Amino acid sequence: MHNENKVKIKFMRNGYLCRLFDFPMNRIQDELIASIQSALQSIFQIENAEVVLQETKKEFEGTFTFVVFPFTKQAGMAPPQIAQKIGDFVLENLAGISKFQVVQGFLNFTLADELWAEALLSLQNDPQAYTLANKNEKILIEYSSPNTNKPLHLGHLRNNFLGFSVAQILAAGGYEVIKTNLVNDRGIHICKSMLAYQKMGQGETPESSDLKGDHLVGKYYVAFDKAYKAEMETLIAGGMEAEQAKIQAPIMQEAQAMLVAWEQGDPKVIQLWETMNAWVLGGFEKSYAQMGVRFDKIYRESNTYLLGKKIVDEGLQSGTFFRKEDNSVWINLEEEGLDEKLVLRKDGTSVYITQDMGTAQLKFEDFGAKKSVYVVGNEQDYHFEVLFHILKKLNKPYSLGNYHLSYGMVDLPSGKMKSREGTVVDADDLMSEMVQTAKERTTELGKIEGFSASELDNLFNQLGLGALKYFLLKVDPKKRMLFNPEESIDFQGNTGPFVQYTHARICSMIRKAKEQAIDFQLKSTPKADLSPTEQELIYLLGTYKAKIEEACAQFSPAIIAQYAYDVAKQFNKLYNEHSILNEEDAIKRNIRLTLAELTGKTIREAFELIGIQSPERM
RNA sequence: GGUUCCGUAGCUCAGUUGGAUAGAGCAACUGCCUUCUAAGCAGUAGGUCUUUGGUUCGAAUCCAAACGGAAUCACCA
Repeated sequence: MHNENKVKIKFMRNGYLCRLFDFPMNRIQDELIASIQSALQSIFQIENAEVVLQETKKEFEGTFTFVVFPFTKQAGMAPPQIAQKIGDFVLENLAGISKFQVVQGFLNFTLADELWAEALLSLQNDPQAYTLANKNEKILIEYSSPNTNKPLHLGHLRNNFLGFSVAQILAAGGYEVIKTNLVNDRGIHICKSMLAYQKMGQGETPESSDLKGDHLVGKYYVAFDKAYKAEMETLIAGGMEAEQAKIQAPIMQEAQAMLVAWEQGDPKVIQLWETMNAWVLGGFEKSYAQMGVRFDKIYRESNTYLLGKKIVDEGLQSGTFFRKEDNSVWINLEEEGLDEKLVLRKDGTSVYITQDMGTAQLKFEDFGAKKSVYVVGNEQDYHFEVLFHILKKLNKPYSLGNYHLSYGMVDLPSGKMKSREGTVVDADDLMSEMVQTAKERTTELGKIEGFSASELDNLFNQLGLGALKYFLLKVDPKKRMLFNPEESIDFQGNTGPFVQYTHARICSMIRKAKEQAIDFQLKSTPKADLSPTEQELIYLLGTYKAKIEEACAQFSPAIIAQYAYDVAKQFNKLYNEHSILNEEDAIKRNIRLTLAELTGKTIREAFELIGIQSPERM
């Protein structure tokens, strides 16, 4: 950034420090700031003033606004007079400014038309318009992380879409991104499904039952819970305390015994585990394919927990961990404002965090990335705080670049989703409902002549998943959100299909222009006045890279989704105000076609980042 | 109880390192398809930004307190 630290360049569109364009618009910004500074200096003798530019509010004429209130005292004059004097000075000295307007203490500058045309040309010719410079840095992103005892639900959809999208965004931001998935395939919850299957399964398989593997296993997880509850009720009716009944229920005791047998390598249990695990993972694969998410490497807890135990040994030797009389191993995190945390049980078996230490180590050995993002729900904030502190205390080389992307839960109107009780919105069901709705909507609108059957299937998928992904991603990841299954997800307004529609419409126009052999490519700066609507669109398109930067910094696909919507909305406005393909003035027509094409590209790129495809016809 | 997060239109959400009259979408109502795709556009209506105090030229935004909600504080994962 030029002008050192005397000058802060800020655009208030999103309250985030950013630049509009790489070229040429930032030249005018810097020039404007410099000019205002010299005005302050020569008129009011204010040296080295901090000059902040903001974007002019829509209701007023102009592009950049300078707020003079902060200088009232030093200048010894009323704000409007100060603004007037600075405006006069800038107008005289800076060619790119065509006029200015004073509203109270706000000084609004209007840019000369040729600057907008220049900006459009440079956008068209920018070979690196949609990605940032290579950062030469690896970053790991871990997301999805399912349990292998039940199918995926709506919460997992948010996780998967978020994780995949953030990976795309970081890649566009110049990082080398490695996507990992840590499958949670061991523990008591897995035994519950296994035990219920053993008792009631009667040899059922995905093939024999025509159920997706994960759904089949999930069925037995629910069956376990039902049987467990029934047993508890019987015990309580027999006079036992509820707390005791929880532990004493025979089926729970059996599940515990199974866990022990499994850890001791009982071949029968292992075999059952392998079979059922394979069913679940097979089912997940189909769900992932439908979601459109991918991973570079899949880790399994059953493979990483032993490495975790090794790290515990290391930590004991270095004195980071300590052993209590009962043989359990702990770390003291009181200095960090926390308390003592267990890292290994007294029986020597690993806990959740042991396994996470192992996974972190393994990932580093595999990829050597010092930065890591964990996409995990905010219910685990405390866990990750502890994990990151532990890694730091162990002086691991990968301990400083960790970030927990803590997203909010998806709640139903009835409250939290619970797999055990069956009060969940199933991921597969929801996706196919969305595709079905897309099919109905599209058929109603009747614009699908000339599509083949496979093209139609593809389109319905793109639209249904587009609506769903957009719905889940447009909200700030950190916030918990509400999903009401009674109300269907919209296809109109601030939605995925709205943006997709704008894209399809642009594609249609560009196709027609090509059919008519119109070459609208700009060869030089066009000489034409641009309407405010056109200027605003150019402005928006020019902020794309700044949006990537912002989305990277905040790990937020919502910023990209909102941006794509703004761009589409602005284009639709232009589309209704002006003729594009039918414009008689060839220069104006070419400008608008160029704008249309750039808009289409920008939408496609932005939607790619949030994992949504942009159909060319719909 | 401790810690963390949240409270903006009837509903779902933007906007928060302090700036002008707080924005979208849905739902409601009014217009616009013999011209480039009406899944669109233009408009009407809807707000004491939970409350109270403070900081200052200026607060939805910063600080403090209160009220309301959520998560977490496991030898579950």
